[in-house]
Amino acid sequence: MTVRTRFAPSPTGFLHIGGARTALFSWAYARKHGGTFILRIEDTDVERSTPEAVQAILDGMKWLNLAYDEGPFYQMQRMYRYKEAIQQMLDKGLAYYCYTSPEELEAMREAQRAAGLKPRYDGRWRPEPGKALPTPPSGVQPVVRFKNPTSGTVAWKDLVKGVIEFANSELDDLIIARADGTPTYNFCVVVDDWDMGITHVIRGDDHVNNTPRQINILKALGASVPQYAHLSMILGDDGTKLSKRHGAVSVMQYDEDGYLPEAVINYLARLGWSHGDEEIFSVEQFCQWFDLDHITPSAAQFNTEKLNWVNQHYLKAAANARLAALVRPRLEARKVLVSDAPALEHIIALYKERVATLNELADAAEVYYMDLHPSPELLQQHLTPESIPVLKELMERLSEVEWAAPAIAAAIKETIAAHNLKMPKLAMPLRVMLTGQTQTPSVDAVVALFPRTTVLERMARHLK
RNA sequence: GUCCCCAUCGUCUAGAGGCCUAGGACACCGCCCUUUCACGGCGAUAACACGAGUUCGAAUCUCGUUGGGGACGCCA
Repeated sequence: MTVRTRFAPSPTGFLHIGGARTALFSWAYARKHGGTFILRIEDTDVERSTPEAVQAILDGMKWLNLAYDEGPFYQMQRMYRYKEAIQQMLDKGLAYYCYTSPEELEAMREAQRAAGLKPRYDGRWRPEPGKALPTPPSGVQPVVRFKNPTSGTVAWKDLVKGVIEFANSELDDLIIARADGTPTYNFCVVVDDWDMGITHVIRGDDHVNNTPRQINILKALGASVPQYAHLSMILGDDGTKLSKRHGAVSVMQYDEDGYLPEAVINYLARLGWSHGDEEIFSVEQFCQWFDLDHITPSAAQFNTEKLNWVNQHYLKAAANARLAALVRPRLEARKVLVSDAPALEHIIALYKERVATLNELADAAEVYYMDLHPSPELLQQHLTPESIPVLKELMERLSEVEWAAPAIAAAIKETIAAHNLKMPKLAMPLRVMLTGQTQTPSVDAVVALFPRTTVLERMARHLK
């Protein structure tokens, strides 16, 4: 049997980190088994679904390089199919009309809650042999409810959590079609998973409670039941639940924050899944290793520190030209004019091992192109009466030395030797004058990065 | 409240009854490297929630307790 997995987001917001991981695992499972990965947009909530959100999800998946083999399928375009299936269920007595109003339902739940019971529909419109049903009120459009089995249990072997069992007595008759005739989530999912031949449903933990209902409908429909794998949720950096108000951000925010997609993928892969002690691996390697057996059933806390470390790793491994192409727009967004002297690629080559994100790389590169004004405090601290004459002498040497790091290093060493000074006495003021910073790569490399004229110009400014 | 799920270092995790004196990674701390800061190298601190049981033997199996989470919509 060919593996067919799906990612089925509802387009009510951006693709967040939890959704991205669900998509990643579904995708990887299909890749691993030479199967098919399907994207399905669950847009039946007309109120909250937006085309912008669809686009945001597509963008997020594209950025992460999670390509789908089939789809995107839109549930709104499959209405005819759901309605047909609902009619069939009605015809076969697997579902029935219910005329209870939303207000009555609310009152019912309220009373049940007050009595310490689980809120649920009481089955008043459920037809049973020998049972007298109330007379349908006139002018009320009924909803359609699924006739859930009243006894026995529903169980499945969850591929992540093991056997999960629910008593049918815990389940009420859920609404599968609203009063306006549109089908509801649990029904659409079932019909789609069936029609699309989904073999493995890999989805978030929050759907565990829907699973027994879906299995019951699947069975009523005579469909085969797929395998289920429920992924635990991802908690925020502070250990609390991610929500719109707290910490839930679009995966595209990680792009904006300067993370590489392969770093996010690698990090996400390790969040709740493991392959022995492996920490850093390519997406190809991940697809070969991926399995459902090594997914942790417990929730995982997101850790930005570790993401930073992973990102730094991929930054170091990335080609300078690629990084330059990613950093350039970031500088342009800051209104920094990127010139050829120094070349952005050369700056990146020097700095990429020292930063965790592309934005930090932009921070580092920025000072090479800006009109620099080092802080007076730093200048005062490092441009001492002792160092100024020596720096002036260095300027002279620099004006004629061969413009390459080794020769520049030699010139600096000769200068300090001639005055019997320690390296930092010269290196620190140089750093400040050239970059406005005290923490830079080795000073000869920094000097060599600039054109000679810029170095002399930036030094002259403070050595009048 | 009811049902369902979860529980190993601060964090992500390894662990399928003896390989565990519990391993790796991030973070933290220390040392080395060094021209500052990083990178890199080396090292240290640090965990099986608790209580019973099964067993010759339990981090691993069972039950309970506690704690955390999820669900209980004409949302998905």
